[in-house]
Amino acid sequence: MARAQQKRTLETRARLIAAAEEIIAESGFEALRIEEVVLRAGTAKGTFFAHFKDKDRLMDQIIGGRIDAFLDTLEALPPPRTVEDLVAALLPLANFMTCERYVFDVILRYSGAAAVEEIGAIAATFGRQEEVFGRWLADAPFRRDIPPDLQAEGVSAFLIQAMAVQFCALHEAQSFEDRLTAYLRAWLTPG
Amino acid sequence: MARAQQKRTLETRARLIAAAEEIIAESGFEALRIEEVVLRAGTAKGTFFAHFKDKDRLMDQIIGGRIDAFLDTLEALPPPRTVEDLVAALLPLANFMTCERYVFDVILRYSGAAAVEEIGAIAATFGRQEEVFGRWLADAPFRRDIPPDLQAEGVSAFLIQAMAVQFCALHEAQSFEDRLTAYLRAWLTPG
DNA sequence: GTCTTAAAGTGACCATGGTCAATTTATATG
DNA sequence: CATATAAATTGACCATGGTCACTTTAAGAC
Repeated sequence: MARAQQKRTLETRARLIAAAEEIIAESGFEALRIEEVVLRAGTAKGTFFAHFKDKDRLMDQIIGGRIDAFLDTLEALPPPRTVEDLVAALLPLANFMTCERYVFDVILRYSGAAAVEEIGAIAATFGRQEEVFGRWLADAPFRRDIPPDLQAEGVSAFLIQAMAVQFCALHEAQSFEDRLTAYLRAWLTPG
Repeated sequence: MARAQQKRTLETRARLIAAAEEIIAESGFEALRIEEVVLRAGTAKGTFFAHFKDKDRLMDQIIGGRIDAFLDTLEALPPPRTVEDLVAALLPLANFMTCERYVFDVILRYSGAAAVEEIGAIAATFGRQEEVFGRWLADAPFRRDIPPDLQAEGVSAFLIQAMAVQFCALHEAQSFEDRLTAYLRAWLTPG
């Protein structure tokens, strides 16, 4: 028999998330400690884990939410007419995704979902990303020899590659923007 | 004044690595516990951390070594004449990199080095990978409108994308090989 | 051989994420 | 209202990676 009783639960969950957001605003994602979250939320540690399977899932939730906000903006934009347009549109999203090494790691770890039942917030945004990119590319003036879906997957792959390179000292200094532009020009307008 | 004294150190280090390899052979990478490593190596925990900055660095070393072995094989191969050849050559490496979710995560985390001084084994293999790919692509019968280096970066990016998708339930079932082939055909032989 | 000293090794201890049996809270029912 | 019970919460406890002040070892000088 179903018991409603959602209000208390929802309040607790909201307090936990608010506490987490507060800590992140103050000291960044990496510095977040569960002890500190429950302290500020005024709950016991066990309560946290009754609401989130583990620390990563809280991060998934929060980071996924931020990404979703960027996608809302992206979705409202008109389809890019040039590779430069496309790169400019992606820049804010990429900036957030690389704001901390830790954030980028969490995103990579949760960009795929091992099972359909456990698609998290970040994995969902990647699905959404491909939809948005696909829709854009369906009537953008780029290559026509491969379907928009495949083009979109390539854009995702190069976006990640460009972000990964940002954290890497092996590659000589070249701005993120220039690098991504070179990738996407080669991918979307070959020949 | 330099003290040689390398023999004892080298032996201890070898015992630690041997113990780690043993555990990995028995139960896989993810199951490795430092406690178990030092128990089998017959050293104290502190000794482990005198040899490796942290657990990840041990993994970097071991996984990097494995990848290097694959690259030795790759390097000896003649340049691929077709995309199928290329994919076939990459398959063993990709299989290893995706043998465990944990292994793939470590590889992603250490594929870039934040600073030149701390280029680890895995980061080095990525550098080497691009060289090998670059050399291959320099005289392969693929597109000629972009330099081999850029082509090589794209191959890396799509290789990672194809591996990431393997761990993701969002994408309908398609074999790793078919997916990578589609990516690389679109990348290397457009139009 | 003995002494000095830098290098190597030790293990008690800490930090932090995560578990679970027990307890409290609140809702539906008679 | 009293009671039964499902849901929510608690906090002592555990697992595991990592630290550091101290001890031991052995290379080289005499």
